[in-house]
Amino acid sequence: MSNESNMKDRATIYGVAKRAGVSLATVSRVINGKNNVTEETKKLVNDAIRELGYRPSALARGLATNKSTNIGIVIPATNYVYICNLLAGMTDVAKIYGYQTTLFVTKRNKEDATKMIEKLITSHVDGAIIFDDELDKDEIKYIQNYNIPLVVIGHEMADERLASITLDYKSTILDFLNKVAEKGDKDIKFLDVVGSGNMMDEIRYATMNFALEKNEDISMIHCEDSYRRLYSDMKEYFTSPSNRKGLFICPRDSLACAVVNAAIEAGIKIPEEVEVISVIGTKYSYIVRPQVSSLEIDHFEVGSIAVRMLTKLLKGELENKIYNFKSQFVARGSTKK
Amino acid sequence: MSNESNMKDRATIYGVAKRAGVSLATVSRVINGKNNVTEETKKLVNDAIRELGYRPSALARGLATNKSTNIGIVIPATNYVYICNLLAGMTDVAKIYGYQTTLFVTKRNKEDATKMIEKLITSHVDGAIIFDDELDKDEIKYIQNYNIPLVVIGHEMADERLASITLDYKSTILDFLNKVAEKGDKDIKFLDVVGSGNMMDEIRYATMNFALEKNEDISMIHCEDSYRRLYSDMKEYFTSPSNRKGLFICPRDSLACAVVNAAIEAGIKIPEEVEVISVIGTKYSYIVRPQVSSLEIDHFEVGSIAVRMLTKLLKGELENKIYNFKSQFVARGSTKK
DNA sequence: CTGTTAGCGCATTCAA
DNA sequence: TTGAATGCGCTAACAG
Repeated sequence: MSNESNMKDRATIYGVAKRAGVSLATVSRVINGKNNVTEETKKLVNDAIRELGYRPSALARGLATNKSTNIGIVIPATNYVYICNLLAGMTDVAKIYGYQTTLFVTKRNKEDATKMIEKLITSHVDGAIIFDDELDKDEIKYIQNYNIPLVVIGHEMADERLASITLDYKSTILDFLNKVAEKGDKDIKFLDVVGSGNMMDEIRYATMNFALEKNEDISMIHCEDSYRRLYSDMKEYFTSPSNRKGLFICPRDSLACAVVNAAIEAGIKIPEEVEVISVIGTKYSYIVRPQVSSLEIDHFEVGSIAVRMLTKLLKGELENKIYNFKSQFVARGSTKK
Repeated sequence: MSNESNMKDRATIYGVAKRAGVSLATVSRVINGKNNVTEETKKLVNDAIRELGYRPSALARGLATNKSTNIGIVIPATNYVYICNLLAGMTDVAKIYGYQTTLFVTKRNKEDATKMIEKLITSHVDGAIIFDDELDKDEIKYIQNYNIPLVVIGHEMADERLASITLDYKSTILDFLNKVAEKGDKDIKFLDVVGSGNMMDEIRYATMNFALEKNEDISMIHCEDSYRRLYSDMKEYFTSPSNRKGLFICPRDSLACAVVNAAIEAGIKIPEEVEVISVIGTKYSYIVRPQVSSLEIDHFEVGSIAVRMLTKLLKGELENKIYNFKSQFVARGSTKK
């Protein structure tokens, strides 16, 4: 802690130099740990730093070195557990490598996403990780014009300063559907949340195609992205006898919980009468009863690896610029064996 | 989007000035929306900006103006839902006010917390919000030496450039305990998670004092901060007949879910034989069955208000520097009526 | 080993 | 309305 209290203006490197009776270059050397400084002058400088409570300005340093030790993170709002896990993984590793993380939170529309990209560019980060379901490849390439090394999650892309991580839910859900089809079940209900992004669109599209090929019944249930809302809607839904059957595919597990709870409370047997599966599985999947079968990807690990890839990219040392995460189907009580 | 593609270095204000055939001062005026510029020169400049794909550097701007339009957020890791809600509220409002948010994630120990404070200081943010259970008042006051306006969540403090938000769980839980005591129940079990921070320590302390005064039985169950771990421990715990009773006070609701699930699966009746209450309540509380009674604070709102307070503090316009959130007891199926 | 000097990209005086 | 000059706090040559 500083001995001086209530200093008015922040001390600068000049102040320290003056107090220590050396030049600012010497102070700069000391605070940057260069070894070509005598022990005694080093002590002189360190004393002055302590007395003045001096802390270097990352701003000035960034301007001088053209490095900010700051990475940008572009994500949708942090109100989903899996995004928080992703974020946790990123901040965790960023810290290890000495990077600060600046957040660019996007709303679920393209306008806002591009606006945040502009902010990202002006913010002068050393690099960025983009996890956003609204942006397409062209918009991401555009960022490349500004020489910002990028790790993109959700699109397969690679370039000199661009790497990516893909999350494969599609092939896993198709595998699952194929097995279901073999058993002869033919009633799929897809919970379609409005504006849930590119990835979920793809999965819905794949599911519809599958149903078409296999001649299965498939229906879309449009719903809002809220447990409470869906829970109450499903309670209503299950009052109709014709609805009390089928396989419900839910985008996220807290929504799957809404279906499960509503079904159970309507006296429906899970998985005998109704089956439920969640595309994105987190903690909710195994807390509800019966537990929800889901496709799982360790988002914390995705975040960790994204930052690791980015730091390597920053050093020009990244070999493998495309990393694929395949989701794992975890069978639980909400689906038949 | 830029017309020029694959530009090598980022354009600077000099480049724009040169291309437009004006001085950099004029460019500066245009990008800052000053009105003392002719329409035609303005057009000249804007054309040059577009052609070069120029974006101002927040770093240089920050150095020149001594403002970074960046606020720091100090929080523990984002793997709890309530912290994510808090963060969501903060980023949401920060965006409205045009601030970027830089994250300083602390581990659950004081060493790391002070280290992050140092980083916060050097990072030269315009202000910061601190939500950390490890730091005490002195350490927070120390930051004040660096003239960083602060909003602290969890300590009651106020000063020229310092405001705070307190979260009152304690009085709510004491109210609840008093009512329980009146009914004659006398068996409290407090789930004590190691290193869960100042706030939980206070609550535990208050609970123990209460039990002492009222002559109630109270026991501490030491556990780790993990649903899965606790779930398996509680399954074991409930095999002993003498353990199949009492009121379980859990720090967070996902842990409460572990107790509830373990109890139900051990054939214990909730709330008749065992009652469960969670101090911090989030979505988990109403997803599990029976639902968990909990003390609720809207952390999203806490985050929103924290940033609102900070922006006012930055303008020197904040009137009321202490804001108190009182938690609400929400009775659900896990406690008796 | 240490000091001098010149930028980094921008905002902001002060003149013109 | 515009331009020239100065400085924000720091790093990084280059000299000595």
